[in-house]
Amino acid sequence: MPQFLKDNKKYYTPVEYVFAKIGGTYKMPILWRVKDRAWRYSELKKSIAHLSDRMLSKNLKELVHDGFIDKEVIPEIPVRVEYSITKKGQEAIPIITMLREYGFRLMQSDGIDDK
Amino acid sequence: MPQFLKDNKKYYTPVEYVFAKIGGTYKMPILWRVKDRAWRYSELKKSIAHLSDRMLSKNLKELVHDGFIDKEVIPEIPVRVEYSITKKGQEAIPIITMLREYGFRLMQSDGIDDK
DNA sequence: CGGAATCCGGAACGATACTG
DNA sequence: CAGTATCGTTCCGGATTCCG
Repeated sequence: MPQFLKDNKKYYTPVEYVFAKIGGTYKMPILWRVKDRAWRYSELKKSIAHLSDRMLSKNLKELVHDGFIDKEVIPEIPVRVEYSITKKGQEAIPIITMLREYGFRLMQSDGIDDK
Repeated sequence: MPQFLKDNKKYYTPVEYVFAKIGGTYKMPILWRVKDRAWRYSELKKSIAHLSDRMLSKNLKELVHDGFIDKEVIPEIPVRVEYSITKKGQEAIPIITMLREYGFRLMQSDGIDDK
């Protein structure tokens, strides 16, 4: 007995819904980068460690589909594609900010090795 | 080149560290329940949908190991085992609260079907 | 009652090669 | 430059069984 239904998928908690939309390894790093200005595909690729074309493409597509970022194709030669944050995406930034701050505190209290 | 090392695992962002510690499908639901009082194993089992013994056992052990909850074995017959939140665990509650609130807002703006 | 151990399938993910 | 297609691999998590 699912608590919530959306696009034929079931979610049992609101937190699960958040993770489905902006969770995973790469979505928050992507949102974090495009929050201030538009980024090109290749910029994101270079900037995020261990991010494959497959995963970048997949995550960008989902973020666009879910309304967190916009995709703009600029018809130059070669073509330039830029990704920028939407209003909906902006609303996720305070969440990511808090998670980052909490993460830093947690790592400090766990005596993390900076490297 | 990892940015952070802890117990021979590498983390690239603080958010990733948070997810490693209290992410996954069940850890936040568990923390959310024990935040106000101690819960028994069987209570948690009944309360959380689709939670198997394997996953509950595994997640409880990790949460105890990472210091978010305490385990108390009360030597009755049959033995009673209770899990309660620690100070470190309490510090995660505002994060979960925020994620829940954001989740509800997100679901509303996405026109979720309550069910 | 409160777990631990084992087995296993499917989805997620990564590497590589290729394309408009 | 910005992806897509294909193929392997990993790994999460479910089912089952057993134990103090």
